[in-house]
Amino acid sequence: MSMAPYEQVMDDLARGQQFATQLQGLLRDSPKAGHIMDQILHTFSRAIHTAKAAAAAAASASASGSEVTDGASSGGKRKPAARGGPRKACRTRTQDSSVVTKNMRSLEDGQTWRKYGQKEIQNSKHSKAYFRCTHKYDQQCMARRQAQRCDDDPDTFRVTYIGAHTCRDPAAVAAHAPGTAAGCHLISFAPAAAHGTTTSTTTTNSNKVGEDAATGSGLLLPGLKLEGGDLEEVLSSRTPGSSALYGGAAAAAAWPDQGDVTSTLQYGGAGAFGVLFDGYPYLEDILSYDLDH
DNA sequence: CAGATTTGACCATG
DNA sequence: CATGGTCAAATCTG
Repeated sequence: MSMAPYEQVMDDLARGQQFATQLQGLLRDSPKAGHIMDQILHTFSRAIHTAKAAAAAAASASASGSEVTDGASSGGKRKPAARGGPRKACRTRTQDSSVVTKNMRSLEDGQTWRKYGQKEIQNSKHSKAYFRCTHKYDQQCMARRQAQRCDDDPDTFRVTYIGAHTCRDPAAVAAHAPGTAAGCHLISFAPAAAHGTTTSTTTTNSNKVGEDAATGSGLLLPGLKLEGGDLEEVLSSRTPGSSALYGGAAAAAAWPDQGDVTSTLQYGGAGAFGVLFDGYPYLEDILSYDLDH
């Protein structure tokens, strides 16, 4: 767990970028400041991109033609997987492909998700649920999502979206798809770091050790559909160069106990994030970034 | 009865 | 070896 120089640099860059983003949120009133922030963010993005490119080049140089590759498949897995029976090797741990982390009050979004697992997580009071797109086999949609209730704010979920939806689900589109063109406007300060990939920013979630017996009992009530994306935020992703953006609507399904939060879909304040997400006027800012270490 | 969820086991990774 | 992510059989629900 010591970080390699490269990781260290990337981490610092990502962090700086995040701080800048936060600052941008605070300075939204001043157009001038906003513009400067835009430049700063752009610079960060470029630096990150450059660093990645350099690292990739170095890698392929030393390692005679390796891969690294796009988010599609490869990983580093390779194992006979010779276990008594029919078990397809487990997919490698999520590596590249866009990763977006949001904190939201409810899990919602036209997309249809199918839960495929749940796990107790070490320093967290609540377990994490794993979802994949219902159309994984239907349409080869590899989008996945992980949801976990925040330790200190049980009403909030930390949702991580992995990969973009490639499916064309009617129900999903119904949501509030940003009318504007396709999705290349997710983030504006991202240089073309590779076909419309999201910017990289790393969300470091430090799990504060909570106490409280908590008891994750009764997780996930089936069939409960919540609505209204409340606070979505933070995004991060690491993708060398592939995987599309997050098409926008992404989650669906419901979850845990208290199933009442029925909210009314509301397009709240258009905020500072207008700068970052052209198509998401309803995105409220508030970057929750745990500064822990 | 089909599709979704639950749950324990399996497996990759650090 | 501990931890987290995924698989898949069993079970549930409409």
